[in-house]
Amino acid sequence: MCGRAYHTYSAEELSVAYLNRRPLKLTVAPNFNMAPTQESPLVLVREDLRQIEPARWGLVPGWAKTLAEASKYSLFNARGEEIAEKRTYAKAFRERRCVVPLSGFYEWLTPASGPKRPHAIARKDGAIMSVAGVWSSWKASPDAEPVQSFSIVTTAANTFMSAIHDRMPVILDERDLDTWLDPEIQEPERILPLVRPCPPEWLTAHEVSRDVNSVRNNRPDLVLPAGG
DNA sequence: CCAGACGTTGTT
DNA sequence: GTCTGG
DNA sequence: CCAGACGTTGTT
DNA sequence: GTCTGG
Repeated sequence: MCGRAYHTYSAEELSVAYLNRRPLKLTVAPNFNMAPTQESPLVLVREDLRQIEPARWGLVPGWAKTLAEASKYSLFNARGEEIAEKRTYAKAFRERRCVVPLSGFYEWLTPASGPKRPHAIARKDGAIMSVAGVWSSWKASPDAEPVQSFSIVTTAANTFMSAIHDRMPVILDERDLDTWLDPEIQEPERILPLVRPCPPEWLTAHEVSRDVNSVRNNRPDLVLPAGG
């Protein structure tokens, strides 16, 4: 479902969207073809304050001994239907929720015959898409540098997305961000209701070039309508 | 009790 | 670390 | 998610 | 076919 994405926003746009214009402590370069293992800005709350920090796409759980071990388990997506029960995600879902700010994501339509056709999906209003995630901080050894990582929460496709694919990321309403990000809110009955498909009218989509298939390609035109 | 898994998607 | 399976 | 590798020995 | 890497 959600294994490729892009972001073209500036640091200032992120600051306005999430930090009430506080400056970011990281530089933001556009990524027109972001894949698992790559870094993305992440919004999370530390000591009652929202922060934006870089993190690796693909959760590295505490029990992993190596990055390679973690990458065997496709932890770049977490099924929302089961996230509260799965041993790899349950604790992060209670205590370490985050928002992945995206300009949009890619989804491949699989025709009855012929090659898969990639589409870019974005918010119709042009706003930064607040995708629900869970994060982790992992160390290879006690004195190693911590690796921050995240997984994107997925759900069933809404009526808009189902024309392309049967799954989609959880896209949060701005009004739900504080609840989602608050690490002190841990009751499933308060956070599980946010894990649902967004209204279909929020979204727009267009087919893009199959050049996006290869992560070696990373150009501004990848996000544009195919052939345009 | 210990050992071993721990995940998703898509396709058949 | 925690759950599942035997 | 898709693309690309998938291995060993011996020599530089 | 299956795993690894981006």
